[in-house]
Formats: sequence, structure tokens, C-alpha cells
Amino acid sequence: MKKILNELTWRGLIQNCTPGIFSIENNKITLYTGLDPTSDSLHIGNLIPISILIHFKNAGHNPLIIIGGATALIGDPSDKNTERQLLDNNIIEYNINSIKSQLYNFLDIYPNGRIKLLNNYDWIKNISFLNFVRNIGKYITINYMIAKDYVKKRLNNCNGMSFTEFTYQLIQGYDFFYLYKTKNCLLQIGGSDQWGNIITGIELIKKKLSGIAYGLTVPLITKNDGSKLGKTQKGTNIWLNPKRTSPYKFYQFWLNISDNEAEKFIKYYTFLSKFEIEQLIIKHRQSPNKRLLQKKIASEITKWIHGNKAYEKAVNTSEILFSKNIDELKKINKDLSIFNGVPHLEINKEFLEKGITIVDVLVTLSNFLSSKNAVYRLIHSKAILVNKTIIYENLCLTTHDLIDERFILIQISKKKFFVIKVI
RNA sequence: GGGGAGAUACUCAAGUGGUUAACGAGAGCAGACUGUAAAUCUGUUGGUUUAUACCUUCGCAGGUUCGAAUCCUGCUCUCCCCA
Repeated sequence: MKKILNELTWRGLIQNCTPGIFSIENNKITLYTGLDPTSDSLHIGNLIPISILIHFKNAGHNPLIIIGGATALIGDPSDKNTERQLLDNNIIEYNINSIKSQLYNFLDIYPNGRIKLLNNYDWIKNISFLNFVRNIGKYITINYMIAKDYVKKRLNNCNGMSFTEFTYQLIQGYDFFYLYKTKNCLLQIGGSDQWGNIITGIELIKKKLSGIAYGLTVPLITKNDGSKLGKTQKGTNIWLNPKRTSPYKFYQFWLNISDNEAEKFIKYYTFLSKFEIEQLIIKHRQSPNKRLLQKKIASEITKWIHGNKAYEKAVNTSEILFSKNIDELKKINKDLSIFNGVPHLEINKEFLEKGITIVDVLVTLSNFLSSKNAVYRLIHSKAILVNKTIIYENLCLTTHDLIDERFILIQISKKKFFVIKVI
């Protein structure tokens, strides 16, 4: 059995763990992490605990992923300052199915692979309230429960905390208890906000079964400015679902991380060996302008999540969009699918013959920018390019501006692109 | 129940009758420099017009005034102290 905890430590993936955890890595163990179906897609923050599962799997252990079909009905209060809105059953079910099919795409899910997928609704749905209160609630004191940081915070907060959310930690604790009892699952992995919930499970196992279980949390991945990773500048998540975050955008996100971040993320998000990573970091420091690390991370993760084809397309699109001159644009041979994932507007050719202004394209017709003033401001600061040429006024575009008779490329600042396609 | 303080743009926070679309800071956006990096510097951040004009905005609703974020009245909400 390959030792794994040193590996995880080296990668910086361990934020906190319960004492004695190093004793378990010698034998094959079962471990799990939970995913909340609060949305119909995972985002890149979810990949960290998942990648730990994969490290364990590669070392020969037995990983489980628990989808929180039951716990999502309650809503995890960890890390939240206010009561959550309850989610609708149908939405949760839809989310569960979406997340499941997503996981099948990029993980070796049982029966073909080694990672088993379970839904905690399956074992929680049949528990009666009385049974739960007598058999589980009796083992955990209120004193223990209100000592949790997030509970304290909420108790001091005038909005308070509902009984429903207060019980959440017991339900998640019960999951761990159940998995320990039925599958001999010894370890739970979670984000740093999950510490309290994990500990409750361990406590329950200790009190009720005199068993010893372990927990491990991953660091909260932050960007240099302290913001949570997975959010872009505008605060939107980087999703794994290509409909929410196109492979092109996904690829660009990784390509744009800073040097500092890149040295960390290559350890978090790729499965390259320690040797390979150290070599890459050395090379990168020698000539950082080549951005070897960013490119490597972007390629590894994009291929992993979206597949080789989508990755190649994203690279191709990037090369064309970021090329300095107009000739590159002419090379695409009318294959506009290269622009999938780039914001665009489709218009009739007749419409374009009459002429259409930049402001209309970006605001009136597409809402790509929020106001006309914003466009004028950008034009004045020379931030808008049409087909790679800076414009100085609110230009009126016509069919003469079309490339290959098919499209016009508008570039806003260095990294934002907008395509007008004629149909 | 009694007393006190407050509510200003994305956030914090000045301004207490007249160049006030509102100081400043953070944040965002853009430009320069670079490597589609970081740091730095510069500009910018209500809307319409791409021009210099108008409209809307300082908790909500009224009022006083030539003129209000600023004064008055009522209301709503938040915080603090004493019961």
C-alpha cells in the first residue's frame, strides 16, 4: 500500500486532520466525501476533495462519493450567516442527476471504475423522527452542538437559526456513522468549512460504537487577493458544466492564473509526480514569460474535465483570438464553431447591409455591456478593436467589415471578445 | 417600557442651505509597461445624448425655500445603553 499522506501534505492539500490519521494509510481503507446537489453543476472548488479521493484510489484505497440528496433537503448552514431558502424536491432531484452524469464523464465511477457513488437519501429516507431522536440525538449534547463556530455566530445574530438547520450537523454526522457501520468507512474528506460536521460524525461513531474514525479537510483555495477560488473577477463560478462555463472560458481561466497561484495549483489540481512538478517549477522560474506552468495546468485539467477534443479546440480558439493580426482570422475557413463559447450575436445579412453601430451591437442588441456610456468610455480609452484594429468612434459596421463573408470580431480590452455572425 | 445614535453610490466613509453626480479609501473597469502574469503608474466608475445639454440619485413620504443630501413634520428600518 503506497503511503499517501506525505504526498498530500507535500501538495498542500491538508488543512486539518484528526490525530492518529497516519496509522490508517498502511491498510486498504474506505473513505468518502460528500457533494451537495445545491446546483446542477459542480465547480472547480469541488475538484479538490475529489482529487484527494483519486489520490487515495491510486494508492489502492476504496473511495466513495456521497451525493447529499437528503442533506440538501435541509441545507448545510456551515459557512453561512443567514438561513437558507429550502430547495424544492424536484430541483434537488434534477441536480442529483446532472451531477451524477457529470461525474461519470470525468471519474472512474463504479461499476466500470473504482469510485462508488451513493446518495444519502437512500438510507435517511426511512428513518422515523422518533427513531432518529432516540437513537442518534441522544448521543450528542446540545452543548456540543452549539459550541460549533457557525452555530455560535448564528445564535448571536438577530436572525437566529432554525431548528432545521441546527439539526444538519446530526444528519451529516449520521451519514458518517452509517457508512462506518455498514461499509467500514474510516475517513471523511471535506472542505475546511466541513470540519464541524465531520467531527460530529466521528463523535457519534465514538459514542455509539466505540469506534475510531478520522477526518481530513482541504484548505480553502484562495486567489492572491484573498477571494475564493472558482469565482471569476465578477464573482461567477467556474463550472464544470460546459453549458455554464464553456471549455474555452475554462481553459482561459487556468491560463490566466498568476505565477504564485500556478505553483500552488499544479500541486492541487494535477496528478503529475513530485519530480515532474518540481522540474516544471524550476523551468518556469527560469523563463516565466513562457508560462509553462499555466499552460500545463490548463491542459491537464481541461483535458480531464472536457476531453482532448474540447481542449484542442479551446487552444485553437485562443490562438486565433489572441493573435496580433487579421490574417489569423482568415484561416478559420468559415468554421465558426471555433467561436463556440465566445459571446456572440447572430444577425441577418440584410440587416448588416443597412449598417449597425458598435454601441447597438454591444448594448442594444446583445446586452454584452451594461450601458451605452460604458461603450463610449471604452472607445475613448482605445479599448475596442474591430477585426484587430483600434476604433476611435462609434463605428457603423456593414457587410464590408465581414471576414470570409461570415463574421466580425470585436475585441473589448485585451481579453474579452465578441463575435458578430451573419446567418 | 425609558433614553441615545444612525440610515449617503458595489463596500466603507466625508459632507450639515448654493460650481455637489456628491471629498477620500477599498473594489471594479480601461490604458501604459509586460508574459493573455504579478507589482507599479495613469485615467475612469448613475443614465441618455458624443459631447459639456438634459434626466435621475444621499432610507421612505410630504413640507419650507429662488435653491435641499443638508432645515421642518410624519413614517420605516438598524445599532447602543437602562429597565
